[in-house]
Amino acid sequence: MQASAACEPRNLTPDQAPRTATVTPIRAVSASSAARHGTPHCSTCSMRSVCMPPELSASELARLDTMICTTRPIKRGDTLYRAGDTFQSIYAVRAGSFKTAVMHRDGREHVTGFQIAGDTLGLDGVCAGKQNCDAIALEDSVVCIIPFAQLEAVCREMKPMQHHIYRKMSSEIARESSQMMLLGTMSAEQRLATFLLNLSKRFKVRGFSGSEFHLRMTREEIGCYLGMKLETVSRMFSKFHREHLVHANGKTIRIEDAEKLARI
Amino acid sequence: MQASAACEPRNLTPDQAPRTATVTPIRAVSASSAARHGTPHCSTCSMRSVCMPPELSASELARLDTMICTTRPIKRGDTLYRAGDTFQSIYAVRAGSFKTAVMHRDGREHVTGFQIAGDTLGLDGVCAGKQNCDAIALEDSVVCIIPFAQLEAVCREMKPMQHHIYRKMSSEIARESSQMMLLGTMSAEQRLATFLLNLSKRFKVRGFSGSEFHLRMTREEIGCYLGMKLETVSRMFSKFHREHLVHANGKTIRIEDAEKLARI
DNA sequence: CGGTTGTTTGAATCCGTTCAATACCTGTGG
DNA sequence: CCACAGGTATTGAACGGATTCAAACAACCG
Repeated sequence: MQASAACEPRNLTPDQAPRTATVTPIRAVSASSAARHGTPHCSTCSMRSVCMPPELSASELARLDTMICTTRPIKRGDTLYRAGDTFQSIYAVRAGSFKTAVMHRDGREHVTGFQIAGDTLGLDGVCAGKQNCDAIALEDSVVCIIPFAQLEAVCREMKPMQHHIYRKMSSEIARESSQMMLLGTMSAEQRLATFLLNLSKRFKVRGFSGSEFHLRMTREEIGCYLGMKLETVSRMFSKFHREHLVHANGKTIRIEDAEKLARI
Repeated sequence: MQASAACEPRNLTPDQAPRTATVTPIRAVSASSAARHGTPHCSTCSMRSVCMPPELSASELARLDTMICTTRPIKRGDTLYRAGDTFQSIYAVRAGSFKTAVMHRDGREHVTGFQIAGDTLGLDGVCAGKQNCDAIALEDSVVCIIPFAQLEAVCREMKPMQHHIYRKMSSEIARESSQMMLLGTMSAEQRLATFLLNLSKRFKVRGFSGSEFHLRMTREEIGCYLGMKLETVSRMFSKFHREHLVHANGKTIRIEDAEKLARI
């Protein structure tokens, strides 16, 4: 699996070297057979409340439906895009989940975020005109493709949409600030607790259970995200288990005492 | 000095408790005596190339001059805004420098960034409608006040300006991603090296010397930013000194061997 | 079913922190 | 102008949390 050995220096074995080989080319998307996957409609999407501003009129929603005309399925372990790819579109996760990761020159990887249904991907690519990180599917997933130039045009006309994009980007900045604080000031125990509570909250907002859920990522990926080794992640899970805070059976998580977890 | 004891649990002594007391209220800015400070003009500003998109016509610049009609001086140690303040404007640093810091509920502070002339402050406040962090002047400074609602209106009309703001926000997201990687994967030595090289680059872009400059922040603030203790920062400076990589005399820094520093 | 990948746990090690002592600036007031 | 104070910086020694190395186990998949 190409996404393995996260956080460790990657040996670019011959079959991995030609990066584009295993990646569906994003520029061919509108015409490719993989691209059209049903006909997506913002107006009827279950993630609309998470993904779009609430103040849109029916006619404005119809306008969006014409812009977001393609979705794209991504298989588990495949990349949606890679750092360095030409930036053209942002993506909304319609189903499934992703991780985004930046790579250090020494080959070590750092996971910058996990995205689940309703989240946005690729906003960090606007500045340089090319993608800033790798986006990799944690399970079989589907994204909506939103061509950024078209989105900009829409935003010049639809004030709520304009504001919504500013808010999305701003909240990504704020989220990363919190994550920087986590990485800069918290103990391993606090980091994992914060991570689990954050996931819980996001699942809840999306209508899933906040107390019991399934992790799509490995211990290693969690560690990469939280700035610690996979063994430490595992130890902390065991610790939470002993203290009856979290029941973790492999990737199935049940939060037993959210209050105590938050007070760590 | 109110900005002291960064990163340590702050004792909210009585004179600090009424937060607004020492802060110039931002809502009174347009009318206050402190606000008008000469008449700022983007068209003649030395930071324009850093601060504004390059493609603007003369008439478009004139338009901006009417929007950014106030500047505000901030004394060293004073706050430009605090977390929780109502968000109305973003700010461009015209002269001087700032730090932004988020606070954990246990009172520990984490520095999320240092901003020098040409940098933007406050973009993370859009999402919640209130400021997400504290912004504190590291020296006597001046900012341009940019009312965000007006900026949004301008962006709906001026395509280059619209794209510029998206780029600014996007690059802040990308910057924070790098910082997360730094905090998550690098040793103390690598962190400080990266920090110094980054500062050097930014000074250079702005026309200052990239090899010799003056730090405006304390060792403690650097430590808070890089996720380490001030003693460790000091030790790393000493180490670099011994290895003839950086000559640090208090806050005066001379980078002796940028290549080796980058290879750490 | 075997092989691969992912997880758990233990023991030894190490990097950065903590605690402490000292020295160095920088601005203020006598 | 100098002395003094408070914040800032440096350095050493002991400590501790997280990593590293290692081994065994569980889960998954072709």
